Amino acid sequence: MNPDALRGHMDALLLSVLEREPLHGYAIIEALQERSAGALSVPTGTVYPALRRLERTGSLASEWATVGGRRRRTYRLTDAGRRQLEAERSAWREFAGVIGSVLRPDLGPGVRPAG
Amino acid sequence: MNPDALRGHMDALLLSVLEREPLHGYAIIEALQERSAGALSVPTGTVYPALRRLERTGSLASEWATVGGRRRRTYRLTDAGRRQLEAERSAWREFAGVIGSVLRPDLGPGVRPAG
DNA sequence: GGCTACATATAGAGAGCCTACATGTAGTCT
DNA sequence: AGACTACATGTAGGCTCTCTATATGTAGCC
Repeated sequence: MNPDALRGHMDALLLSVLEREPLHGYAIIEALQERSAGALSVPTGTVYPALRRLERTGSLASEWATVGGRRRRTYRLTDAGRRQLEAERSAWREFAGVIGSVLRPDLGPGVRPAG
Repeated sequence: MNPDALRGHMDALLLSVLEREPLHGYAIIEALQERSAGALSVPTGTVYPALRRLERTGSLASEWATVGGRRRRTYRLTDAGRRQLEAERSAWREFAGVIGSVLRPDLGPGVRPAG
């Protein structure tokens, strides 16, 4: 997976895995792997700064917890975060539609869609 | 359309519009607009450097022409470019599948796909 | 002379993702 | 004890691509 392709879609991914339940950074990385059937291995250097960015802009909120002697920072969606997630979803649908329509193999001048 | 989202997909778009016939930069920009029903307005400062990059890496070749007193640099796909286009298409399909599967609305623990 | 469309090009800014590194706990194996 | 792995967070710096802004020039219309 070309890293550049993820650009601008990271926020959507993070918000999406936090939709059902709050998670901490490490668990978010695992959740992304699971949901993508192993295709997404997002490094910590990407995820942690992105989570802080989303908290700073008000889409996420976090609390510290200690579990089994280890410190975790657990993130949850705010109301603004839920609204942003919906916006990201519709932006993705539009984006995928546009790219898909441009990328669709060019069948040549004699061929057109059935209709 | 968030500019960051285009990151890493520009090459695919350019190669794709050049698949059927060679075009010069200005015409490529118009073709992108047409194929995307007006959604893609890619600025010249993006397209021209990207075309040169693709030529430098061997996916495109170009020739100068003068039409109506104006100079054009016309780009065409090389064999390597056609191979790259196929690779970009399958990369896009994979990418869209992965993002889509992560973004799919989380319906909660009690809901699962029919089957 | 001024405006728009056509046509190419570059410099510099901006932003985000990645690599690499730093730090620390808990548990297992030898 | 020592080494290693899994768990867990964080930052600094680099890289690359896209965008904005600007420059240059022809052709045609008013």
